[in-house]
Amino acid sequence: MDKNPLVLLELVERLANLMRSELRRSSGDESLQPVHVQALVYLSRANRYSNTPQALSSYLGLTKGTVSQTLLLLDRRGLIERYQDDVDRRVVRLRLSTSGEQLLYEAQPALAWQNATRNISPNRIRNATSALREALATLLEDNEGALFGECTTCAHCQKLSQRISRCGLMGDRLSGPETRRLCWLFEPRGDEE
Amino acid sequence: MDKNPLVLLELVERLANLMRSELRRSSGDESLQPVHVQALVYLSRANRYSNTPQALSSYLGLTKGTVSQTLLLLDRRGLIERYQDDVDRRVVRLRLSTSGEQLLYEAQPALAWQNATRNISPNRIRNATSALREALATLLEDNEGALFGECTTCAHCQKLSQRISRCGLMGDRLSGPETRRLCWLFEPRGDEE
DNA sequence: TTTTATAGTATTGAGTCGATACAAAAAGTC
DNA sequence: GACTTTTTGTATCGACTCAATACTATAAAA
Repeated sequence: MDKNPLVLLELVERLANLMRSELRRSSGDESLQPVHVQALVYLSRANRYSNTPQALSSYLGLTKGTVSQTLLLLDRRGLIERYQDDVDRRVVRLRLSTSGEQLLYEAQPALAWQNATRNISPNRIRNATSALREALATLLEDNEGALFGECTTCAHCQKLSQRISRCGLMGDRLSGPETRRLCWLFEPRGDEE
Repeated sequence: MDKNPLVLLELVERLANLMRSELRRSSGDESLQPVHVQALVYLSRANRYSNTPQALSSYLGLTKGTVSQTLLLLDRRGLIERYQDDVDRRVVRLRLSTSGEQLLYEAQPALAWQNATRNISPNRIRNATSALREALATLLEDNEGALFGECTTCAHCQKLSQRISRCGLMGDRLSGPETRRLCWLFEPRGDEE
């Protein structure tokens, strides 16, 4: 049995543990839990199909009940807004409030990571990213979880013009910025861009 | 600002979150928390200098109080044994009990990961490992945390013969198997083996 | 000897998290 | 259209995490 993958797992777990301690520190006065900050970060990046409790549950790997609690707390503190979907009225849509955005901006939850990776060449970062992405994809395949990704590398995305794209799965037109947000319907393209 | 490091962070966090769900599932009947399994895995790998509550706290990035609670629980369930150090009687030494080892053997907490990485070439694994290790080292430098590592790549380790080594920092002789355990006194060597 | 530092434990309180049960809306079935 | 079933989310509960604080015991320093 090859032990190298285990070493990699160990690193992933340790880094995640340490970054969670960082998150705890960075949220400072607000005394948010790490998972709260992770939820805020996710919401700051989610596109229109993915700004729901369900997608967030899938992203965080937590049950919907747990996530519901998290969202209740974030709502009470005025960091997010919840509103009903017009079409499917079971669905709740989520977005960061102004103070939620402000908090993320001030807390800079990834600052320590930025520093920690400053001396690693872009090329090595890319290689590591690609390896981990593959691990994640396989892990989710076995688990029927969503991969999440940007439209820019999604199989469903059709480029209509320089600024406008279209999601082939949902049929909506998407602006440039929207194509750089996270989507849980993401399907990796065969060809690398 | 380069966004690639952030993508890597996202992957690390997601993988860790998912593996934590896996841990929850794998511990099965024992209904252990992910942290408990992580502690057991650590203890199964720690060397003689690192089998203490303090080293475990440092490894997990938790406070000593928190870790103390974890150890209490593991002790109550008979998964670990605690005993006093002969020389410094403040120090508590930890080791897995037989049922602790059994549990790890049966739960196979890394099985999902092994599967997820089965199609990634050893070379890419190594590259990713090296990049993440560097990130971890830098992160810990800023934080004065311990890096942890095996004697086989430690600057303090002196090879006396084919089977016997010696820790230059502590002065003890170490057997072959012992040099492949985790140590929190680890100092990376300048030269890569 | 006295002081200070270190290793660990005990307790408390806010919060996580899954499990279960529930409500409401949508979708499928006859 | 009336019915079941599925999907989306919430409410409640209990075991547990985790940090903070205060504490004990031992060791090291002054």
